[in-house]
Amino acid sequence: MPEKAPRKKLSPDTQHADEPQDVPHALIKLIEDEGLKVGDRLPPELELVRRLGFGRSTIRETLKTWESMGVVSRNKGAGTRLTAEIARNTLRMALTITHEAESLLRMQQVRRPLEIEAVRIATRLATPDQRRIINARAAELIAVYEAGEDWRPADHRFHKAVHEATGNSLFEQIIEQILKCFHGIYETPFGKPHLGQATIPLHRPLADAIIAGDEDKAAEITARIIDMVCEETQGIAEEHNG
Amino acid sequence: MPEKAPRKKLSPDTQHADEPQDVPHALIKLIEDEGLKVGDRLPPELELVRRLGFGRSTIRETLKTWESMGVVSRNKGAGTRLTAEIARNTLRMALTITHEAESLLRMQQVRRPLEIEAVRIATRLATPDQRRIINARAAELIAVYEAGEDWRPADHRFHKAVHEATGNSLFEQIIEQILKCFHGIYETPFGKPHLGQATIPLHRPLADAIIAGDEDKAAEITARIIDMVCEETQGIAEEHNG
DNA sequence: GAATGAAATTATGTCTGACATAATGTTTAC
DNA sequence: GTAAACATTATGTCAGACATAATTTCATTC
Repeated sequence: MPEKAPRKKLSPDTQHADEPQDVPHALIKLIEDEGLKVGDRLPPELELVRRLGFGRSTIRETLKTWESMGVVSRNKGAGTRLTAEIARNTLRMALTITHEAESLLRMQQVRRPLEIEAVRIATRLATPDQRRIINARAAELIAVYEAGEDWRPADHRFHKAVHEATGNSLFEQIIEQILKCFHGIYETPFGKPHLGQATIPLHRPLADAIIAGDEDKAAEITARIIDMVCEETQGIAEEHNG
Repeated sequence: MPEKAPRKKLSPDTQHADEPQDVPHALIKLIEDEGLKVGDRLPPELELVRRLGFGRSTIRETLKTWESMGVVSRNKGAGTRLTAEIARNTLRMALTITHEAESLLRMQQVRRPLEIEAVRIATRLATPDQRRIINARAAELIAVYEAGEDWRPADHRFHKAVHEATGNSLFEQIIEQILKCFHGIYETPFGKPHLGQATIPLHRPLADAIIAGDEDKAAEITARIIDMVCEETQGIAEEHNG
């Protein structure tokens, strides 16, 4: 049995300047030291317990909070992955929004300009590599869609690839949060096709426009996509009210 | 086809059909049922464990997350108090922003499409009353500006009036949060004119366009305003880096 | 050899119990 | 009446156990 190091936090003499005493800072330090980037997997919780010297529930509380902020995504069995940049100097910003039924529509209304601008910037700035990824994601999306499977994860990955190409993680974070809120309210009823299904075929020409650098066309298609979703959302909102 | 697994949650006889199965919803229901308002104390964790039927660590993860979003404040020994309104229909959304110098620019980049879209919608939908208010705010802003006083509060009121005319409070909330973050990082140095000073004269024609219902012109002027701010911000970012 | 499928492994989700510690409440001493 | 001492309360932290979803490993089959 390994000599259980007695309490690392209390003794002031062993306190090194670079040993953070709260979980978020310790985690950030680990992420920086390890050079973890967006998409990478964090060590499993039990390893974090061992390496950071905090209890599992304490670490979990931080990870759960980060998840709610869109910094990491967690999946039972799979692990925890970084989904946004995080660094020593990170501001946290919180919104609480009360919503009625029509707020479903309000969220799309806000998402609209963000998504369009993100596409414009991505079309301008994407590297060849990023364009390749966007192309692949679009192909994947169409394939899944035509196979009649659940296309939402693929749709998510496609848009995420576009957001990444903007070089501004704020776009993705805000849109992501809006969508998360949206789905928190609106669950697809069984038997009903998923919201936005009709927009999927538009994603192929959208990807083409982005890759070709045709900013206006990409923006126009994005606007069409979101407008279709807005119309559907409007129907839902009316259902909710009726 | 996969038969939904039978409920395995505890609380045998007290299980009602509308009992939420996740902690946030259960908590919100309790808060609503109890009629708790901002400033009130929540029941202690162990009582929540008893009444909600979840384990303590699970409940704590939610409370910690809420704390990070500013919904509750927690103090060892004292308890947990509500610090913001929360109801069944309250969205919780948290963002993180790393504030290196360029993040100032990123924030403006995100604000840009939001502000433009808000102006477009406001131009379309504003009631005569709201147009009158916007006009008055613009006049006030120009007056304060020409008097050489601090125009920022007036500028704030003007934009707020525009946001209100959209009928979608989300615009204002998100933009507000972005600006708050921005000013949290960037404090105007003494002796330097405030960021965006040069844009103030543009606000008069902007208000005129909104009142006249000229959506494209209003959007164009807004774009010019934000672009000017972006350029200034870029200068600041470079200063920070150099 | 590739595809399939079952079993083992991994990693998060949840619950319980225990103790530490800060804040608050209550009693006692003067 | 006030202040110190004690008891209570409530959150903070850690540890162990088991459940369950996702992944990986490996044997079977074609």
